[in-house]
Amino acid sequence: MRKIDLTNFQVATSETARDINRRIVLNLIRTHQPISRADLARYSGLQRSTVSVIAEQLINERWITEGANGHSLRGRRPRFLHLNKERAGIIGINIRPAQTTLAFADLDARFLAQESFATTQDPKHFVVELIPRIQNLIRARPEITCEGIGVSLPGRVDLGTKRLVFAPNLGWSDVDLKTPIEKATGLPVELENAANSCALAEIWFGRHAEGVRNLLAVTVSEGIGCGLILNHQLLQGSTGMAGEFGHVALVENGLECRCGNRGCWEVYASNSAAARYYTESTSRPWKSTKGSRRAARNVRFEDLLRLNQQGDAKARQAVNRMAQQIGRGIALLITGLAPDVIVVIGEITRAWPQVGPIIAESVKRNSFTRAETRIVPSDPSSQPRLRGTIALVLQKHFGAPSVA
Amino acid sequence: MRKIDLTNFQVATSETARDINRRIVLNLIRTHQPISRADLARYSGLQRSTVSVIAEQLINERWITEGANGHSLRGRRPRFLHLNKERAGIIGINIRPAQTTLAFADLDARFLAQESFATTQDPKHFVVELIPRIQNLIRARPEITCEGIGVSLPGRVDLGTKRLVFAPNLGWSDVDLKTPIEKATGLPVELENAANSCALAEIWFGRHAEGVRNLLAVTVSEGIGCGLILNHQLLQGSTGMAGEFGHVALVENGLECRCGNRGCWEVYASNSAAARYYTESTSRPWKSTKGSRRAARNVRFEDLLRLNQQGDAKARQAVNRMAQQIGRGIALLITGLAPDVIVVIGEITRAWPQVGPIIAESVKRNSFTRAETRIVPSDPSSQPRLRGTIALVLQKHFGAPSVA
DNA sequence: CCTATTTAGTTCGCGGCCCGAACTAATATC
DNA sequence: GATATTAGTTCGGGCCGCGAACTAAATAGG
Repeated sequence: MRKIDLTNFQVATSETARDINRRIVLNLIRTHQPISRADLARYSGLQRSTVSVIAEQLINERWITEGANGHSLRGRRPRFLHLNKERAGIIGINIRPAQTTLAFADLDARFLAQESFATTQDPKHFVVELIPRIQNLIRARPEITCEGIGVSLPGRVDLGTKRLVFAPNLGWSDVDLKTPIEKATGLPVELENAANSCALAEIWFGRHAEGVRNLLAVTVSEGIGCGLILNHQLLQGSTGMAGEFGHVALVENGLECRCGNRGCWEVYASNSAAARYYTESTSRPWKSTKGSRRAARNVRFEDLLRLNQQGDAKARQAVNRMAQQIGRGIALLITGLAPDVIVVIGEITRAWPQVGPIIAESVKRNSFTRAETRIVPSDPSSQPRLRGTIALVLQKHFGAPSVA
Repeated sequence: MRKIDLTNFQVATSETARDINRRIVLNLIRTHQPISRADLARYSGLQRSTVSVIAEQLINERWITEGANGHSLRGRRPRFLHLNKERAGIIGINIRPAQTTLAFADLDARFLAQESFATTQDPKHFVVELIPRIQNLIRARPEITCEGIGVSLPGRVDLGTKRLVFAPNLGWSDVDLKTPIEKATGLPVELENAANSCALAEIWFGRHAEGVRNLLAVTVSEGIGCGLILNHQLLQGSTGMAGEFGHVALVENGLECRCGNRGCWEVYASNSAAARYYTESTSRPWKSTKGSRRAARNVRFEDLLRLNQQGDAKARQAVNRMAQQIGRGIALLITGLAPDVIVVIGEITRAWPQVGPIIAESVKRNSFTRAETRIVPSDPSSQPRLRGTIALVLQKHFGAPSVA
């Protein structure tokens, strides 16, 4: 049960009940479409009459449309309702160090168009390049009015100012991306950390998501990020900094991390860590001077995975060691947060038949295993980083009403 | 923004608005009493007419009473409203390994009566001893009708079955405390882990709590517990197991913990850890056979704190080392969850002027310090473990309405 | 072919709720 | 004692969900 925040609450008006029920109906349609009014009444517990009025309102506002008639064994045929995909389009933007992907999505979170370009070093330059691409994407679908723009970033956004505080992998810090894009497009822009985006994508569009109360998204790439959905809600933390479990120290006085501390989880369990493991195992000891190591460290994780696939023993060892370390961190998360599901995201999931059991074993060994947490790989084809940006914008209409 | 859980939601009826506004008004009265209807209207944003109706209803249901007239510089004097302390009494029970405390509290969470007895080994025996004491406490205040019973435990309660799953320090496992007490008293019983109780106490009754969205309660005693309030809500986790950060591994292949794993935080930062540090530093190396160590380990933490107070260098070192380790764990919590406040609870807070700075320093050194988290000691006189049980029961009336 | 049955969806009056304007009550200032 | 000011109440209007009654449309069976 939540405590009412008396510094920031909302009283109920005569329209509050409708707002609540409307959102419930809209979500039932989203997840069960096509669905009849009668079934909506059954699922929601509302009266058929109430459902009819709400449906009429939603139709008038173009959120839903009436489709074909359904079939029933007896009696009048139901009239199916479904989301009006043309009601709202969303621009999703996934910024990654190497490239940025833009997509135009419909209300079903399906991507109607998608394009990528190389992420430029300078953020100002980046914005200049980004804006016309957004505008083209919007213009290409004049029949769908765009509702907003969601952006997923490998960095941290301040909750209050909405400025990008820092993004080490991009080399950006204290950048205002929101204002220029909003000014240029006239659309609301929502920024969010990539791991948080993934968590939102999984809870809103994932397969294992309905009814799940606590879900963690662990993104494993050059670093490790963690998006936390707790009590059906994204945890952002006091300044928007929640989820930096990748920088939790798992090794006392361990290797130095780019964050300045030592022994961080991501130093041992990220793609870069696996690359380091591999390099260390292959570089001959007498050659392991600082210089040669540096060079050798540049094994791309892609290549490492391919070697692993091809049966290279040292690659396999490196990947397994990485998996074992991923498990250590996940064990920590399970011990502390006892979520229902942990979704692992990243290239490593391509080797899931191999690493899944190792992670599970490591989790079992390192945790206080009373919680029953499922650990599942995300489907990379679902593009969670990008899809989460859709949720970011849709939350406004489909999220729970803010009440009390 | 929360996602609506379509497997478990509640539609709005015509009374929903009243329920929401009533709870808001009741909470405003609780925290601002005495307060006039006019001020309630100002604080809440509701119309004066609406506030009057709600107040009338609350008076009829005996939740509040009209008190003296207030003063204003001009115009009619306001009629003050305040909680009717006699409306509801709550029995709070704090079970600890050595002793159990019962209290009878009023709506202001003030303890009107309190008593303790030695906790018995056998849970069945314990219940037999507990029940008449509860009944006496209720009978002693016939003018106050008791609303419910809250119980705080050094163990874990299953969310579904409400059974005590295990409590290592009590030596109990799989016990049903709820049913027998409910049967004997006819009152609803709410069980909760001690650290969670503390977290609830701090967010509902703490000084630093209004407007705080994320608060962690870290209880340091023989072990370490952690209660998490995130987004104004207690995190219970999938099976009620959330918060076992005390059993997160901070040292790889570290010392064995009673949980079966190695290197857990509480092995290094609990009262027992400090006792061990002290013993290790005082026992002469040639005498450190297994037997003598065992014996020496039984330094009570109370005594250690007293020695520390008296200026004993080795005691001081042990306490400082403990503080430093507490900081390491707190650093992890801050890095991962970025709460607004962390409240530390336990005997160690008596030495706060000494340990506070050491904890702060350790946190700074071990965390990714972008979150601005206040670390504060709890006031032991507020009896957080016990007071949290009051919140447990009061939540039903004062918590946010469950909607959508 | 016609009737009874069943299911879908609509209409409408009722009561609950909040709003806001108008009104009463009480007090201080001049 | 008139005026201004603040507290609190009354009442009509509009929104909302409920539920009974009603219309619409289809099937089963004689």
